Amino acid sequence: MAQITITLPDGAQRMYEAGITGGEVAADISKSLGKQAIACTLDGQFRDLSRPIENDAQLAIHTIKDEAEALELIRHDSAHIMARAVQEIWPDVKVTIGPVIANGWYYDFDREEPFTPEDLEAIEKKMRDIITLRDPVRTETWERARAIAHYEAANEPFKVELIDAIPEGEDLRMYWHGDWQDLCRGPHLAHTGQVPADAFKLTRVSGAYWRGDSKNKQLQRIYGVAFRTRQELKAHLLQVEEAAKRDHRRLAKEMDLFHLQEEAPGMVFWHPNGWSIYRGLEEYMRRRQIEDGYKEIRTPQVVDRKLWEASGHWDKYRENMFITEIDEEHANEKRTNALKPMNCPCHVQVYNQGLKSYRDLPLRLAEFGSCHRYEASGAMHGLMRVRGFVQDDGHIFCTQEQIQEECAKFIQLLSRVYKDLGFDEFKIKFSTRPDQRIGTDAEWDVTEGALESAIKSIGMDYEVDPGEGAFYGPKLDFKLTDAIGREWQCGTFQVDSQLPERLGAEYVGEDSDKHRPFMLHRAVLGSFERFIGILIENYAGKLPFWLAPRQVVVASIVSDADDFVNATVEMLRKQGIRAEADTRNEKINYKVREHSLGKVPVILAVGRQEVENGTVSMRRLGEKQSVVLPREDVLATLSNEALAPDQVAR
RNA sequence: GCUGCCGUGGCUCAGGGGUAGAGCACUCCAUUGGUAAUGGAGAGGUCGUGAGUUCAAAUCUCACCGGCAGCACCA
Repeated sequence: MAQITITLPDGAQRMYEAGITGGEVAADISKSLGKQAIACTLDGQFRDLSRPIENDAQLAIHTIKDEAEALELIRHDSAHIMARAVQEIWPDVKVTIGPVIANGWYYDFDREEPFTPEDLEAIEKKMRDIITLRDPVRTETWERARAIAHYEAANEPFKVELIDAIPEGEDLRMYWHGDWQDLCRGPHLAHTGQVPADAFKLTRVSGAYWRGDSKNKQLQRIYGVAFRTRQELKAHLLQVEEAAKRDHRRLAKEMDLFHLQEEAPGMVFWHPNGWSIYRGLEEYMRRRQIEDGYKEIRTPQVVDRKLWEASGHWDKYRENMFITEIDEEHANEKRTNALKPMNCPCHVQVYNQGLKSYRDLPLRLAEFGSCHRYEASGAMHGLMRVRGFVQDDGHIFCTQEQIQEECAKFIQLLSRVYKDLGFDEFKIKFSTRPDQRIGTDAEWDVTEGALESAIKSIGMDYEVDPGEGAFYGPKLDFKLTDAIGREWQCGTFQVDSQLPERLGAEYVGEDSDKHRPFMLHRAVLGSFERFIGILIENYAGKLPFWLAPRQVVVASIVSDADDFVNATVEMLRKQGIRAEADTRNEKINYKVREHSLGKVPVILAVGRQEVENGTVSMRRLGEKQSVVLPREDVLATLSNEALAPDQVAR
């Protein structure tokens, strides 16, 4: 037998006979390491402990203390153990795939009857039984033909399909624990007992299409979460609960912001409080854009199909459009209209009025345009995905040479806005020419080059997403990160030469010939509805003072203070602060609790002492302490705080 | 759109073939209380819509509408 040298991470070298396994090396190093070892990394490759080592190599043994590796394996093995549990309980259920995902895993099954919550409990129990067995995991490499024959005999059609999709020449690896077998890339734990029996939980079951394609059969997907310890699992479940508390749909009820009802699915009924946030945001955006040279316009919502045919929407986007027909009794001719799903064709109409000169470019048209899209019923989600929404839309008509500067200007605007709204971090995705595209390669070189050098000139990192651009041009997408680490794609910047062409936009150049302008589609927030949803969840309802719908409640402690309270509210309102009086016959505890739950940033309590001294007792949301201050001082402080970020003197 | 679950007073939810329940909110009365729920009384629902089964349907069946989770979609 040949001798090989194994080098450990600390540099120590050990000699073994070729063919020794990682597990054996671990056991040789120490008895306890042998027990604790879960997998190894051999020359940079993450592997099973049970696989033999044939040559000199660098070897690192992993235990449950190596968080990343341990979680990966625990979740992966949990998926397999769950699949085995399911097949032990229901032998005729077909298995498919079961990858590791954030916090856990899922596994897709083909079974006629749906899994019930009781089934999930039974599966969890069976999984614990399998863990208790401490079955060793073993693995073999199989010939393709043998694997196919095996799965055909076992009547597992999905596995056969998976093997067919694996490129020729790649090893097929089989894994077993107990009698249960699965095709898998691996690696896996040393035995099933290494999955902590008290740190996983099956969370839900749902439908999922085979290979993610809605034309395929729908399978049943069971999701689970798994960690190294029970504490970690509990912490995770707690965090999920905390995230649920931020749910904007729930907060909207508590704060009385808006509602949705079935007569208008996906269309928002804004209440005074919610509309106040909306207006605050819109007015802020308006000021920011005017500052940046945009001209605001307003275009129709109901537009004849002719325009949509010309723009290409009738062909490519019709199934997402609300179509209307005018009642013939009231119209001389029958016309088919559509509610606009986008503003761009209308903006070209505005551009096209009157002859444009190169001196007019860049022309920046902005519209808080109300759009309607017929979203699939299952796609709607509170404010995040609606059928009627308003975009902070804008289209910049410009020459090729101006693209770069406009892009840089836009990114500056966007980062300023995100920062003002509390999002310091965002990512840029640069999507390049797709296979299905129009325009020449030379044109794409120009637009892609302009976009890329614009980002570079700003010095920001970005990720290239090859082939993901729009059919008419490359684009940038902007993803912000919220307070709990979630990413939301909001802003977009797209270069388009197609629509100006189709809708006949032109300008007279220096050479006095007519030219086609480029059109840049851009949005910072995306839609007001969605962005407000994001804001609410980001701040957990505790919006910054300038956006808070009810900024101040002045509450009386005794009814003798009511006049003073009302006078104070009047003064606040005169300064443009959204203030309300609470002179109800309730105790101050009750009022403080109610307005705290309602996320009012400032409560001013007034009792006898305050009336006598001309002071108010100010309590800020989230603070336990209150401070007694002269009323004038509070008025001055608050009116300063009420300024939007762009109005604050620097 | 697909799969599963859900739809009971303003809100959160219990109940379940035979006069509809709770807590909170609301109204009234008492209470003037110092920073996260004062006490008492009262009012409020044809149980998502439609059809079917039944002597009898909020309850069972079917269809539809809407919501929730996930999938698909989101140029």
